[in-house]
Amino acid sequence: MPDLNEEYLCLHEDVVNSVKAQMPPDEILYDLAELYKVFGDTTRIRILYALFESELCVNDMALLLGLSQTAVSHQLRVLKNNKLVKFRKEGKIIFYSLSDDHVKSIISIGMEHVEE
Amino acid sequence: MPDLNEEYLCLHEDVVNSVKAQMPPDEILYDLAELYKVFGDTTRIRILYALFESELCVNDMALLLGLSQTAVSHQLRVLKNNKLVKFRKEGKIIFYSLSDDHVKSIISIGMEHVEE
DNA sequence: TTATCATATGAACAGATGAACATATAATAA
DNA sequence: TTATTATATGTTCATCTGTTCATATGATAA
Repeated sequence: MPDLNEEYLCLHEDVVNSVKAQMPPDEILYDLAELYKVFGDTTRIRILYALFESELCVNDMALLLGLSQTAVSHQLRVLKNNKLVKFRKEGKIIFYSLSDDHVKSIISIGMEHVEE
Repeated sequence: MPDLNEEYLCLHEDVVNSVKAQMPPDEILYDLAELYKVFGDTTRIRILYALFESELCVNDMALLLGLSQTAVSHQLRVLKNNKLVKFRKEGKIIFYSLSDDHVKSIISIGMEHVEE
Protein backbone atom coordinates (compact mmCIF):
# COMPACT_ATOMS: atom_id res chain seq x y z
CA MET A 1 0.00 0.00 0.00
CA PRO A 2 1.49 3.37 -1.00
CA ASP A 3 2.27 6.00 1.57
CA LEU A 4 -0.29 8.67 0.81
CA ASN A 5 1.17 11.15 3.25
CA GLU A 6 4.30 11.50 1.19
CA GLU A 7 6.24 12.11 4.36
CA TYR A 8 9.79 11.16 3.61
CA LEU A 9 12.36 10.43 6.19
CA CYS A 10 15.44 12.55 6.08
CA LEU A 11 18.23 10.19 5.24
CA HIS A 12 21.20 12.48 5.70
CA GLU A 13 20.04 15.33 7.89
CA ASP A 14 23.36 17.14 8.20
CA VAL A 15 23.82 17.37 4.43
CA VAL A 16 20.24 18.50 3.87
CA ASN A 17 20.57 21.28 6.44
CA SER A 18 23.88 22.41 5.03
CA VAL A 19 22.57 22.59 1.48
CA LYS A 20 19.38 24.29 2.61
CA ALA A 21 21.42 27.02 4.29
CA GLN A 22 23.32 27.73 1.10
CA MET A 23 20.41 27.83 -1.32
CA PRO A 24 19.73 31.27 -2.84
CA PRO A 25 16.26 32.72 -2.28
CA ASP A 26 13.53 31.14 -4.42
CA GLU A 27 12.92 34.48 -6.12
CA ILE A 28 16.42 34.50 -7.57
CA LEU A 29 16.13 30.92 -8.75
CA TYR A 30 12.78 31.77 -10.32
CA ASP A 31 14.31 34.67 -12.24
CA LEU A 32 17.16 32.43 -13.32
CA ALA A 33 14.75 29.84 -14.70
CA GLU A 34 12.83 32.61 -16.49
CA LEU A 35 16.05 33.78 -18.12
CA TYR A 36 16.96 30.33 -19.40
CA LYS A 37 13.41 29.78 -20.57
CA VAL A 38 14.02 32.59 -23.03
CA PHE A 39 17.05 30.78 -24.45
CA GLY A 40 15.15 27.52 -24.51
CA ASP A 41 13.43 28.06 -27.86
CA THR A 42 14.93 27.42 -31.26
CA THR A 43 13.45 30.50 -32.87
CA ARG A 44 14.78 32.82 -30.19
CA ILE A 45 18.18 31.15 -30.16
CA ARG A 46 18.41 31.59 -33.93
CA ILE A 47 17.45 35.24 -33.64
CA LEU A 48 20.03 35.79 -30.92
CA TYR A 49 22.70 34.00 -32.89
CA ALA A 50 21.96 36.06 -35.98
CA LEU A 51 22.30 39.21 -33.89
CA PHE A 52 25.58 37.78 -32.62
CA GLU A 53 27.02 38.73 -36.00
CA SER A 54 25.34 42.02 -36.82
CA GLU A 55 22.43 44.28 -35.99
CA LEU A 56 19.40 43.45 -38.10
CA CYS A 57 15.98 44.85 -38.92
CA VAL A 58 12.87 42.72 -38.36
CA ASN A 59 12.21 42.15 -42.03
CA ASP A 60 15.70 40.88 -42.70
CA MET A 61 15.57 38.56 -39.70
CA ALA A 62 12.36 37.03 -41.03
CA LEU A 63 13.92 36.59 -44.44
CA LEU A 64 17.21 35.27 -43.10
CA LEU A 65 15.63 32.74 -40.77
CA GLY A 66 12.69 31.75 -42.92
CA LEU A 67 10.12 32.98 -40.42
CA SER A 68 7.04 35.16 -40.69
CA GLN A 69 7.46 38.80 -39.75
CA THR A 70 4.85 38.29 -37.05
CA ALA A 71 6.67 35.40 -35.44
CA VAL A 72 9.89 37.39 -35.34
CA SER A 73 8.15 40.40 -33.88
CA HIS A 74 6.51 38.34 -31.15
CA GLN A 75 9.80 36.75 -30.16
CA LEU A 76 11.62 40.08 -30.24
CA ARG A 77 9.15 41.29 -27.68
CA VAL A 78 10.09 38.43 -25.37
CA LEU A 79 13.78 39.19 -25.90
CA LYS A 80 13.16 42.89 -25.26
CA ASN A 81 11.22 42.20 -22.05
CA ASN A 82 14.13 40.15 -20.77
CA LYS A 83 16.63 42.83 -21.72
CA LEU A 84 18.51 40.55 -24.09
CA VAL A 85 18.19 42.85 -27.12
CA LYS A 86 18.12 46.58 -27.65
CA PHE A 87 17.08 48.57 -30.72
CA ARG A 88 17.50 51.82 -32.58
CA LYS A 89 15.10 53.46 -35.03
CA GLU A 90 16.03 54.78 -38.43
CA GLY A 91 12.90 56.12 -40.06
CA LYS A 92 10.43 53.29 -40.16
CA ILE A 93 13.13 50.65 -39.90
CA ILE A 94 14.05 49.30 -36.47
CA PHE A 95 17.46 47.72 -35.98
CA TYR A 96 17.84 45.18 -33.20
CA SER A 97 21.10 44.15 -31.56
CA LEU A 98 22.26 42.22 -28.48
CA SER A 99 21.96 44.34 -25.37
CA ASP A 100 25.20 43.21 -23.73
CA ASP A 101 27.92 40.58 -23.61
CA HIS A 102 26.05 38.34 -21.18
CA VAL A 103 24.08 36.99 -24.10
CA LYS A 104 27.23 36.06 -25.96
CA SER A 105 28.71 34.46 -22.85
CA ILE A 106 25.62 32.40 -22.14
CA ILE A 107 25.39 31.15 -25.71
CA SER A 108 29.11 30.39 -25.90
CA ILE A 109 29.11 28.30 -22.74
CA GLY A 110 26.04 26.41 -23.87
CA MET A 111 27.80 25.68 -27.15
CA GLU A 112 30.70 24.08 -25.31
CA HIS A 113 28.35 21.62 -23.67
CA VAL A 114 26.45 20.88 -26.89
CA GLU A 115 29.51 20.39 -29.06
CA GLU A 116 30.87 17.47 -27.05
CA MET B 1 -4.99 44.72 -48.04
CA PRO B 2 -2.44 42.45 -46.36
CA ASP B 3 0.27 40.77 -48.33
CA LEU B 4 -0.72 37.12 -48.11
CA ASN B 5 2.40 35.89 -49.82
CA GLU B 6 4.56 37.04 -46.96
CA GLU B 7 7.32 37.71 -49.43
CA TYR B 8 9.51 40.28 -47.81
CA LEU B 9 11.98 42.35 -49.63
CA CYS B 10 15.52 42.00 -48.51
CA LEU B 11 16.43 45.36 -47.13
CA HIS B 12 20.13 44.88 -46.58
CA GLU B 13 21.19 42.00 -48.74
CA ASP B 14 24.91 42.08 -47.99
CA VAL B 15 24.35 41.89 -44.25
CA VAL B 16 21.81 39.09 -44.58
CA ASN B 17 24.15 37.02 -46.71
CA SER B 18 27.06 37.62 -44.39
CA VAL B 19 25.09 36.58 -41.32
CA LYS B 20 23.61 33.59 -43.09
CA ALA B 21 27.09 32.35 -43.95
CA GLN B 22 28.16 32.49 -40.32
CA MET B 23 25.13 30.81 -38.76
CA PRO B 24 25.83 27.41 -37.20
CA PRO B 25 23.82 24.49 -38.57
CA ASP B 26 20.22 24.37 -37.38
CA GLU B 27 20.86 21.08 -35.65
CA ILE B 28 23.38 22.68 -33.31
CA LEU B 29 21.06 25.56 -32.54
CA TYR B 30 18.28 23.09 -31.88
CA ASP B 31 20.43 21.19 -29.38
CA LEU B 32 21.42 24.46 -27.76
CA ALA B 33 17.78 25.44 -27.26
CA GLU B 34 17.06 21.99 -25.86
CA LEU B 35 19.86 22.43 -23.35
CA TYR B 36 18.57 25.78 -22.13
CA LYS B 37 15.04 24.44 -21.98
CA VAL B 38 16.30 22.10 -19.27
CA PHE B 39 17.54 25.07 -17.24
CA GLY B 40 14.32 26.96 -17.89
CA ASP B 41 12.30 25.35 -15.14
CA THR B 42 12.31 26.37 -11.49
CA THR B 43 12.18 22.83 -10.15
CA ARG B 44 15.14 21.69 -12.24
CA ILE B 45 17.15 24.83 -11.43
CA ARG B 46 16.54 24.25 -7.73
CA ILE B 47 17.64 20.64 -8.04
CA LEU B 48 20.78 21.66 -9.92
CA TYR B 49 21.57 24.39 -7.42
CA ALA B 50 21.16 21.97 -4.52
CA LEU B 51 23.57 19.58 -6.25
CA PHE B 52 25.89 22.53 -6.66
CA GLU B 53 26.65 22.14 -2.96
CA SER B 54 26.68 18.40 -2.43
CA GLU B 55 25.63 15.08 -3.88
CA LEU B 56 22.14 14.13 -2.72
CA CYS B 57 19.81 11.15 -2.81
CA VAL B 58 16.33 11.49 -4.30
CA ASN B 59 14.53 11.35 -1.00
CA ASP B 60 16.59 14.12 0.52
CA MET B 61 16.11 16.31 -2.53
CA ALA B 62 12.35 15.92 -2.23
CA LEU B 63 12.51 16.79 1.44
CA LEU B 64 14.93 19.66 0.97
CA LEU B 65 13.00 21.29 -1.84
CA GLY B 66 9.49 20.49 -0.65
CA LEU B 67 8.65 18.39 -3.68
CA SER B 68 7.11 14.96 -4.14
CA GLN B 69 9.50 12.09 -4.74
CA THR B 70 7.80 11.51 -8.07
CA ALA B 71 8.34 15.05 -9.26
CA VAL B 72 12.02 14.91 -8.34
CA SER B 73 12.48 11.58 -10.06
CA HIS B 74 10.81 12.79 -13.24
CA GLN B 75 13.01 15.87 -13.38
CA LEU B 76 16.14 13.88 -12.61
CA ARG B 77 15.39 11.82 -15.66
CA VAL B 78 15.36 14.94 -17.80
CA LEU B 79 18.63 16.06 -16.25
CA LYS B 80 20.14 12.62 -16.82
CA ASN B 81 19.04 12.53 -20.46
CA ASN B 82 20.77 15.84 -21.02
CA LYS B 83 23.90 14.66 -19.25
CA LEU B 84 23.70 17.37 -16.61
CA VAL B 85 23.76 14.98 -13.65
CA LYS B 86 25.42 11.67 -12.93
CA PHE B 87 24.72 9.18 -10.17
CA ARG B 88 26.20 6.41 -8.09
CA LYS B 89 24.38 3.62 -6.29
CA GLU B 90 24.90 2.61 -2.70
CA GLY B 91 22.57 -0.24 -1.94
CA LYS B 92 19.08 1.00 -2.70
CA ILE B 93 20.07 4.64 -2.31
CA ILE B 94 21.08 6.57 -5.42
CA PHE B 95 23.24 9.65 -5.04
CA TYR B 96 23.04 12.28 -7.75
CA SER B 97 25.65 14.92 -8.50
CA LEU B 98 26.44 17.41 -11.26
CA SER B 99 28.07 15.69 -14.20
CA ASP B 100 30.66 18.39 -14.95
CA ASP B 101 31.65 22.01 -14.51
CA HIS B 102 29.64 23.23 -17.49
CA VAL B 103 26.56 23.17 -15.33
CA LYS B 104 28.20 25.38 -12.73
CA SER B 105 29.44 27.76 -15.41
CA ILE B 106 26.05 28.06 -17.05
CA ILE B 107 24.31 28.74 -13.77
CA SER B 108 26.96 31.22 -12.64
CA ILE B 109 26.75 33.29 -15.80
CA GLY B 110 22.98 33.32 -15.67
CA MET B 111 23.21 34.57 -12.12
CA GLU B 112 25.30 37.52 -13.22
CA HIS B 113 22.59 38.60 -15.62
CA VAL B 114 19.80 38.08 -13.09
CA GLU B 115 21.49 39.86 -10.23
CA GLU B 116 21.73 43.19 -12.03
C1' DT C 1 -4.88 63.65 -47.89
C1' DT C 2 -4.02 58.56 -49.43
C1' DA C 3 -0.90 54.71 -50.36
C1' DT C 4 2.69 51.91 -49.00
C1' DC C 5 6.13 49.97 -46.12
C1' DA C 6 8.00 48.26 -41.59
C1' DT C 7 6.71 46.67 -37.41
C1' DA C 8 3.55 45.57 -33.57
C1' DT C 9 -0.56 43.67 -31.37
C1' DG C 10 -4.62 40.68 -30.24
C1' DA C 11 -7.18 36.43 -30.62
C1' DA C 12 -7.44 31.67 -31.43
C1' DC C 13 -5.65 27.23 -31.94
C1' DA C 14 -2.33 23.24 -31.74
C1' DG C 15 1.30 21.27 -29.47
C1' DA C 16 4.34 20.95 -25.51
C1' DT C 17 5.11 20.50 -20.64
C1' DG C 18 5.07 19.75 -15.58
C1' DA C 19 2.57 17.88 -11.69
C1' DA C 20 -0.28 14.48 -9.47
C1' DC C 21 -1.79 9.93 -8.99
C1' DA C 22 -1.32 5.13 -9.29
C1' DT C 23 1.71 1.60 -10.01
C1' DA C 24 6.10 -0.81 -10.95
C1' DT C 25 10.90 -2.08 -10.12
C1' DA C 26 15.01 -2.91 -7.41
C1' DA C 27 17.37 -3.69 -3.14
C1' DT C 28 17.45 -4.94 1.52
C1' DA C 29 15.58 -6.97 5.87
C1' DA C 30 12.73 -10.16 8.43
C1' DT D 1 9.21 -16.16 0.94
C1' DT D 2 7.01 -11.45 2.29
C1' DA D 3 7.48 -6.68 3.84
C1' DT D 4 9.59 -2.44 3.52
C1' DT D 5 12.31 1.17 1.56
C1' DA D 6 14.15 4.04 -2.30
C1' DT D 7 13.47 5.21 -6.75
C1' DA D 8 11.33 4.99 -11.41
C1' DT D 9 7.58 4.89 -14.83
C1' DG D 10 2.99 5.57 -17.25
C1' DT D 11 -1.15 8.16 -17.69
C1' DT D 12 -4.09 11.91 -17.21
C1' DC D 13 -4.95 16.68 -16.99
C1' DA D 14 -4.50 21.56 -16.60
C1' DT D 15 -1.61 25.05 -17.98
C1' DC D 16 1.70 27.26 -20.78
C1' DT D 17 3.74 28.56 -25.24
C1' DG D 18 4.60 29.56 -30.09
C1' DT D 19 2.53 30.18 -34.44
C1' DT D 20 -0.82 31.93 -37.64
C1' DC D 21 -4.23 35.09 -39.10
C1' DA D 22 -6.27 39.47 -39.02
C1' DT D 23 -5.64 43.96 -37.82
C1' DA D 24 -3.45 48.13 -35.96
C1' DT D 25 0.15 51.56 -35.52
C1' DG D 26 3.80 54.51 -37.07
C1' DA D 27 6.66 56.48 -40.67
C1' DT D 28 7.52 57.96 -45.22
C1' DA D 29 6.29 59.15 -50.02
C1' DA D 30 3.11 60.70 -53.59
